[in-house]
Amino acid sequence: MNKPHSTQPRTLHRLAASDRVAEALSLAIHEHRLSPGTKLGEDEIGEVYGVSRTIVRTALQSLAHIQLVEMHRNRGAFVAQPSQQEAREVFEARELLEPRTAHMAAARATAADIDTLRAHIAEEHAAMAAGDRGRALHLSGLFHIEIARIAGQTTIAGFVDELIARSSLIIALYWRRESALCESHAHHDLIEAIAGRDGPSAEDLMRSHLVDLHSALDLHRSAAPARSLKEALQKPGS
Amino acid sequence: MNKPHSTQPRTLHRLAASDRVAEALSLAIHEHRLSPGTKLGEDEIGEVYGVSRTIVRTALQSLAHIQLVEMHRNRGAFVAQPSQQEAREVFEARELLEPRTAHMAAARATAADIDTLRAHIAEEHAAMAAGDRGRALHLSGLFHIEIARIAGQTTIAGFVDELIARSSLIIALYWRRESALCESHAHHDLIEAIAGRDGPSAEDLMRSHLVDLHSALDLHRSAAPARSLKEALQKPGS
DNA sequence: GAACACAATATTGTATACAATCCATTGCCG
DNA sequence: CGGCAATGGATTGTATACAATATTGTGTTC
Repeated sequence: MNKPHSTQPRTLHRLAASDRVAEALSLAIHEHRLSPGTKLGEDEIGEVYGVSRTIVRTALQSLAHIQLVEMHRNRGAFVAQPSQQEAREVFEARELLEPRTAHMAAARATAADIDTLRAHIAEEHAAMAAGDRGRALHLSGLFHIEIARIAGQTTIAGFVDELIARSSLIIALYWRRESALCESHAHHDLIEAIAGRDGPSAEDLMRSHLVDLHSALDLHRSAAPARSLKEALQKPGS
Repeated sequence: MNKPHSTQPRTLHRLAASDRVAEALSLAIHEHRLSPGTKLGEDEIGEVYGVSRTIVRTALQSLAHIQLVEMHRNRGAFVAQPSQQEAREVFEARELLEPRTAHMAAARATAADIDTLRAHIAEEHAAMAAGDRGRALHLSGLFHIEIARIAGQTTIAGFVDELIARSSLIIALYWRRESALCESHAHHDLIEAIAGRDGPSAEDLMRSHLVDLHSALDLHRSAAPARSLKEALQKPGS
């Protein structure tokens, strides 16, 4: 499978092949083109991206580590299906971490950072206007990650990264149709607070934004998606 | 060691070979038998544990993800050497997460949990008395992880797990000899607060304990350990 | 016709072989 | 003698082959 050489000049640190595959899979999950529970066969993925199972396996393990996919021994990899309990924990963790990072971001953001954030929002609006809800959701997540990055806490930013990824799955599973996706407004206010160097406001805005998101999820009904068929098909009463 | 998670599959699977190797390496790092910067050759490790490079590679990738080892493309894996900046970030993250988990743990701990914690302390004392400083350090870390587990936040517990692991490296690199290792006292007080269901006290005790640890590190001197030989041997002035 | 046992198939787990890359030594030339 | 380039060895990156395991299909028995 020798791919023709691209026009790319020799870069000293070419991206590892497994990272490319992991990135592509991650994007597909974030944009809800892959649904929770979907089987991710190694041969199949390898064929798509023109790499061997070795690479695919590495990519899947990487995604499994951030809990975007679940790997079951001798059974394969599946797009993860966070339980309601896990969903609650993810949002509790976000509510603990992100308000603080927003505060720090307000203290450290440069003009260029603000521009980046505004560009994110613009892209998000454009995607939404184009009806590409998956892409809008993905960009919305990137917005949060960008804030953590601006805060200069790469460790916490890594955690936020993982939490955002899982949130995407959670939204795919538990989003209530009734509640509209009106985050753009919250994001806009957040940018203004950060641009205005108003740490406390940024912190409060982030907190309430996350609480809004959390409350727009349906984590109480017993309509939890089943982890296994056996679990799914059993009568609740019996 | 990691206890099996709540979502145990219906079949009791043998531990994967790569997990065994990763666990062994992790333990060696935690107990300071492997120093930061040590090269981890794949063939060498494979020979030690009687497995092929495939397994070793998986284990190393797993450890790289929690930043216990650094992998450099085409150069191999090394025990990670957190910079002073990274060290600060790790402890800032711990100071953000762990006091809260201590609070929650106080609210949820069962009698059995308290016993487990006391057993941890006893083992830690025993190891220290036996002069096994590495093992004592490891057990001290497990104590913190156990508290996060008791708090019932498996997601945050996972983060704490990673932070503890990195802390072990940080202590290996930046611990000031002058300051004595007097944590046992802090851990003891923490247990009492948790046993007494005193959440606020547990939170405060955890916070001050972490601040103590943090301040016992030497994160200001420019004696940062070099990441590479080249960097180490260059004259500072030139 | 239903339930079970067994065989066939497909998929994952692991080992090994080969290719690519880096590092060190060595030899050459200034 | 010092710096630079070519070359050899060692190590990692990737592909493939084989082994182990789960799942599915089929036949037999009651």
